[in-house]
Amino acid sequence: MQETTTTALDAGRITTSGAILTALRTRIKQGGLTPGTQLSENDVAQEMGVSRTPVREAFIQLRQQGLLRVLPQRGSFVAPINVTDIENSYFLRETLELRTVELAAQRCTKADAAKLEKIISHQRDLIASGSRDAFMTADDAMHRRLVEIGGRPLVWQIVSDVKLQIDRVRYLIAQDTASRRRIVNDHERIVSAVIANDPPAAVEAMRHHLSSFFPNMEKLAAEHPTFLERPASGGSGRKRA
Amino acid sequence: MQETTTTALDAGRITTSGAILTALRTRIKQGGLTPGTQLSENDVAQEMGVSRTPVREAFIQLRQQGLLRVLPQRGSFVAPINVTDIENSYFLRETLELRTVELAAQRCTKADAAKLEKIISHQRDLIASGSRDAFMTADDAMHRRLVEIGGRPLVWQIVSDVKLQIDRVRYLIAQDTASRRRIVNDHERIVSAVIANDPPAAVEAMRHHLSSFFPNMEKLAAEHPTFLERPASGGSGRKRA
DNA sequence: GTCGCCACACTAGCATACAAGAATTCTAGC
DNA sequence: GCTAGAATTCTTGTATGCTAGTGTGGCGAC
Repeated sequence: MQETTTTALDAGRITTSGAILTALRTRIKQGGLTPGTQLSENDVAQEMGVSRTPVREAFIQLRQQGLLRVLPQRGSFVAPINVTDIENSYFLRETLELRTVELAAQRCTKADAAKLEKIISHQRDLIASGSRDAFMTADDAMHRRLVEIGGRPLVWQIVSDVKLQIDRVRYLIAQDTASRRRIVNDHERIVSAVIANDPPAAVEAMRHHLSSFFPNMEKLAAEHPTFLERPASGGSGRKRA
Repeated sequence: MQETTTTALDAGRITTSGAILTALRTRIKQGGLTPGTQLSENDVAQEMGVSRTPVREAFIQLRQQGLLRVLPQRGSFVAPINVTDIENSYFLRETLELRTVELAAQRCTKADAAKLEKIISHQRDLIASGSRDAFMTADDAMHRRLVEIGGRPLVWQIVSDVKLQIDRVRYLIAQDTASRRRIVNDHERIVSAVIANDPPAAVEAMRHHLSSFFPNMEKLAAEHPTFLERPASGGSGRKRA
């Protein structure tokens, strides 16, 4: 996955805290660190061979991104997957991507079409052989390119942030070849509509594609019920705290 | 303005760094700290009577919110108002609010209608007498309520984040009574459509209302050209770094 | 007068030390 | 054996010192 967000913030300079942030965020996103896991500033600092300071600074940013819950004088824990947050993220992503794919279908040129078909082709190659990470990276590349063709490259940054929680779900559930094939088929349908400059069809294809996420939530609830946090469980009900 | 985001992140506990973050963010948003102003960790720490540590932690979060640019070994500066970022923020806000107001128009009940009219009434009172901050808070309350009626209360959090840069523009330009009256008129039109359960009219009224932001950018360019950062000025072209 | 170099003052990044609070564990008393 | 309480050991929050890098001002050579 592209982790350009952090490096961009660091203005080209590689800092210890930035490296730790990227490492931890990747591990949380990809499920290496499961929801509820305690992360002590001291422990991480020792593991990484650095002092608490950069670790702490990474924790602050993880907290702000909704991936970590820091309870003062008690501990820091990998945030559970909040069902309400997921619904929220889904709504945001759907709203933004439906509009950008509509724009993409209006603006798509022949050169854009070639790029899209290249990504599709690459993704088809990965159905059977690719690693989970490779396949998801290609998936992201597809969506990102569509947003760019829609003329809103910076919107992808927001979609990425919002997608964080959604991606956690995607990484935690088992992914078989059939579901990969379904994803690529969805993409093909979207791309066809975009290339044909048919906005309504593109929007509908994207809507259908995105909605296929919900079965994932059910799978997750079945496979790892403890990773979920259901509404009305936390007192505050606030997002990412 | 509601600054609940931070307090929610702090899980109910008031920390020095959280207080500094809120204070600085408010000052930047409201224009007390103008774009380009240098903010030294040492200076702020001395002013606030604390050590560098909590100041530094606040800086990290301000950087992540796109309000501060931290250049290692050089200094930290209040972020300029990037024109590309503004366009991006506007697109996001418009996309999200148009959809939520459409939902609001479908779901609005009599009780909701009463709340909306109360806010409108309050805002009308503030046209002549209210302070800038009071008026803008009422403005926000209006939009926030519409998002809530749309059934997506958490979306307001994202809109708030995105709105940060937009709000900076609004605070920096002069605001006369006429423009306030125009805003309230816009709100009345939106609310009428929402109460009448007329989604298309609500969407159109909201679109018109939001688009009235653009003259503000021209005003800002005329009044404070140095606060702006135009595209192709920064080498990286990355957002908030 | 102008150009180049060097010292200095400043920056933020990181390491370390201390403080305050929460949870656990062990112990003393019953 | 059980319970209450105190000591201990965790946790994160804050303060301070040090390091490396950057920009600038002044000084000297030309």
